[in-house]
Amino acid sequence: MTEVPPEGLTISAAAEMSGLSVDTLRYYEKEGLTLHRPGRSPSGQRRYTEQNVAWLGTLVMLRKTGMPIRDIKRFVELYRVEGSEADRLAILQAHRQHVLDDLDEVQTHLAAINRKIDYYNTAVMQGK
Amino acid sequence: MTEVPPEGLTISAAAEMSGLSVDTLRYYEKEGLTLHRPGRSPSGQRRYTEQNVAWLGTLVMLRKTGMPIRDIKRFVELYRVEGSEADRLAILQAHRQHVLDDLDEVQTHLAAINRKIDYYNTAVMQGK
DNA sequence: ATGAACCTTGGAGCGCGCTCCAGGTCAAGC
DNA sequence: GCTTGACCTGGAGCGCGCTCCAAGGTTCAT
Repeated sequence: MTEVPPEGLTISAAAEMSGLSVDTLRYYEKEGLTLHRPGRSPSGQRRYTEQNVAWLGTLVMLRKTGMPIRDIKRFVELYRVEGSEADRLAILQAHRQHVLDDLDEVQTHLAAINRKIDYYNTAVMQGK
Repeated sequence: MTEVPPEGLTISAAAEMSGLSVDTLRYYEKEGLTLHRPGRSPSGQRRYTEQNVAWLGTLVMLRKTGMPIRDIKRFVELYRVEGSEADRLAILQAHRQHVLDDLDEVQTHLAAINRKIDYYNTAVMQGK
């Protein structure tokens, strides 16, 4: 599906695939959010493997659902601790609940938006 | 339902009712997000009417669904323009679409979170 | 009448998540 | 050989949305 050559992708290619910016990729790495740091070409440029890019997808998933950088960092660090699977699972489950609560709140407010739109449509716009 | 005495609520009471902080209330007012500025007591303290508090609810609705302060300001300003109902409606409808797109994206990522949780549950945690 | 609680203003400060910049290296193409 | 362009690093800067602070006024309970 995704085609990552064996020598790896440049940072700009990885950025494009992940939907993040080049600067954000370097920033995430600096913050310790990478599961494995990408390798380097002989001249020192980053080379992203399929695995590297896959993890970027995880980062996008967590960020887009509102997990702060700080919390993602803690999550990643658990991957370096042996036998921490239960802890990682707990974090994911807690985050899942967080997302569900968030969705619920937004949907409630969305209903209010819909009511306001209806109000404009029926009570205000009939004279048009 | 809500009980606002005729002389109005203090800022701390309005804060509690709206779920916003006292500082945020003053900040919103400074930024021009209020539909009507709250009145003042003889000594200069803000007094929030039922109408004032109701508008705070609208502000919360828009903020919690991700509308930036800047956009809310534009929306409020339309209330001061006569015959701008169609424009206000358009803004609400555009925002509604924005919220729907957002919800969609979050739900997609939520599905990925669920898959990751399932992975931990089935493939990793069975030994415990 | 003393002190606590609450309010006022203007403005500074802050946490977050990037985003941008300067100055430099390197590889490829003309 | 030279230019172009993508990459590197460390660090500064920024937009957002509050949040807090200082200095002062008022109100109220004991």
